[in-house]
Amino acid sequence: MIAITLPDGSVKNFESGTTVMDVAKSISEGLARNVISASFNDAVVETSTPLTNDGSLVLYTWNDDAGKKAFWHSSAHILAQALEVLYPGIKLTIGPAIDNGFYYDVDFGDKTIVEKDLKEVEDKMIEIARGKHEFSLRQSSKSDALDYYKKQHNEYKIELIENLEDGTITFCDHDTFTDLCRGGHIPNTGIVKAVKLMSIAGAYWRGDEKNKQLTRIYGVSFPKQKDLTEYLELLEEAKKRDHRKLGKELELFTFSEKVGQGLPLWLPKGAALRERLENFLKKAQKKAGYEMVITPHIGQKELYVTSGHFAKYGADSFQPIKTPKEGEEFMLKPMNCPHHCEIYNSKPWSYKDLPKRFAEFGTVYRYEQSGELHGLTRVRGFTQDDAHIFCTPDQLDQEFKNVIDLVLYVFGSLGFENFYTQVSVRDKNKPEKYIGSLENWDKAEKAIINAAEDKGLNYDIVEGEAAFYGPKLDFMVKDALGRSWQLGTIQVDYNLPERFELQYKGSDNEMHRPVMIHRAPFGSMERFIAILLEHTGGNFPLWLMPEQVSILCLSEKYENYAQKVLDVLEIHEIRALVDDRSETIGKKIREAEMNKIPYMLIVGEQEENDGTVSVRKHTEGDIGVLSIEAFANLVNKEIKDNTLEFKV
RNA sequence: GCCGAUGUAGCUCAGCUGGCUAGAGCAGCUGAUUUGUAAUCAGCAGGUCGUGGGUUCGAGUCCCUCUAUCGGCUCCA
Repeated sequence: MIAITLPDGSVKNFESGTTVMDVAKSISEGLARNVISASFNDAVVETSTPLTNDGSLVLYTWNDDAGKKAFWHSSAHILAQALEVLYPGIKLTIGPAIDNGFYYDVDFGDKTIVEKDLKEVEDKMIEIARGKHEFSLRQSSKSDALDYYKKQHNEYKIELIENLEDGTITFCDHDTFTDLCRGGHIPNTGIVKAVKLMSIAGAYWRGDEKNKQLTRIYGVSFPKQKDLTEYLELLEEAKKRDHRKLGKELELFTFSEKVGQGLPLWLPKGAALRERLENFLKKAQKKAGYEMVITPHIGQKELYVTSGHFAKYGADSFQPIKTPKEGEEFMLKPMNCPHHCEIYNSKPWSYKDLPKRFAEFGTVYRYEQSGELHGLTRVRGFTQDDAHIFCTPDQLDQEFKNVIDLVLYVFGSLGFENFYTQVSVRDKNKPEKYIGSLENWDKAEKAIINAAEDKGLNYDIVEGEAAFYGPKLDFMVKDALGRSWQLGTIQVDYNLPERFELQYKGSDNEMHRPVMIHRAPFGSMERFIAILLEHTGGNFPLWLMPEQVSILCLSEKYENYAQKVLDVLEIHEIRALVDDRSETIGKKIREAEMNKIPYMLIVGEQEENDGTVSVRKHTEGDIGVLSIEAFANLVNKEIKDNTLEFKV
């Protein structure tokens, strides 16, 4: 007999060799019907796995992430089988579950598969699924496994097997199909009722650009047709929040083929929005002891040779600008730090002067690969809300924590709650990617982790994500489609101070190197506004709205009164405009609603006589009649109530 | 940069297997209407169908180049 502990803490005894599914059945018929995956002693097992020793068992259904993962991973097996049937001779590589579905990477050899072919593959998958074939895991020796794939000339699987320990190698069989696999499947193919293959993409073998590019097929599957329909509707909804669509509709920004790829043009409303965001941050920064500086958009090539950026990125940057003078070369600035280092170097400093905090909304230019450009989130010209803090090693900890507070204040003020933080450290296996001494890297990474820990941030440490000169603390936010973007960033840097020979005189009357913190709470104005658009769907906080109020005249007879209302609102610093077109009130309301104007004021005979306005709130409708003053107070109270105070 | 897809009026989209002067709605302009909480009516104007080449008696439609955009991969100072 073996003792199985269930998640509720209860312990049940079973015959040794009882399968996971048998345990489920002993609990309830309903559970047995719905269980699709399980873990035993924290390791993923099949529902058909016989249990032979004591341990704790967790059963998963479609409603668990682990259940979905097994479901989608199993769907990848079905996809692979369908592809093998339809395209004999292809080489399979890997097919994992991802957050929203699954993919399979395949080497199609000389064949190319295009989107039109996917329907046929989907149909084949459904046909296979309907066969209700059981998934079963089978042990294999390393040599048998290698032989199997050598016969198929599948160099990818051979490479995978070569990296596995003999004795740990398993295959998963279902129907006529078999695949190298460590396990985690649903009981049978029949549970998969709905399949949608989403797209085809190229993906490099093992994620390395130098390797062969495979064909990746993305798909998603569900236990009910209805779930698929809902999922596709959800995607449609998400598209409505796409910042590129909203940016166009709300007239915030645009692009021009003539100006160039990845170079956004800010329209008046977008520029005004951006200015308000900048002023918001400037105010907080002033409180936090920052000083604004201004530096040019170009710098001599030598500046970037000194910083190390030229060696690292020079070949992939906008190329140096030549001048009439022989041998003179300038570069568009790809970052502000070298300029700020030279500001620091403009005079000698004492330890009593530090920390110095130089801030600048600095526009930089990076020649991003054409395939990387993406609306406002990845562009070639953008403005960082940059600052560099030069401090003594003793001050580093406190300064870093202060910056975390500032970033949290910025995120809080704009309603970003669903962000996560990432400590981006170096990949220790690729030292060639980084500059600076190991000692300094260790110090910097420790400083960041300590600060994150002290501030109680929920962080992940991600290797290989550091900048080449130092580790970072990144504040990550997801867009409408669930893709993660780095917004705020804080970086510790011991390297640029070396390279620019920054120094200060210590209390010991000796010269010392300051430490540098790079930081940008928004990250870039472009990306921040993009993500803010996707989060709010264009319904920004009231204080940020380009137009807060639209005054709608019932007819032209009330234009004078509308103008008077406008004047009063202006005195209260409320941004409003008058819609005095010869249109029906219904149409004016409709357009104001579509333009996401937070408040609409309807003015007609009654309002003019009483000195009031009839207030309609965006998406909520009529909220009644108020005096002009009362309405102005309402707006300003709403703004005040939703404004956080920045405490230093 | 690589893989796949898309590009028709300011915007959203029709235009079947190549065939008369390329269509619609909204926006715009002109006029009428003077309106009470999500579209008043009528008329007018607007496109060398992303670019360049090719196939064809004939190309928005088929083929190639380039360009931009979209979904991924890689990259992201």
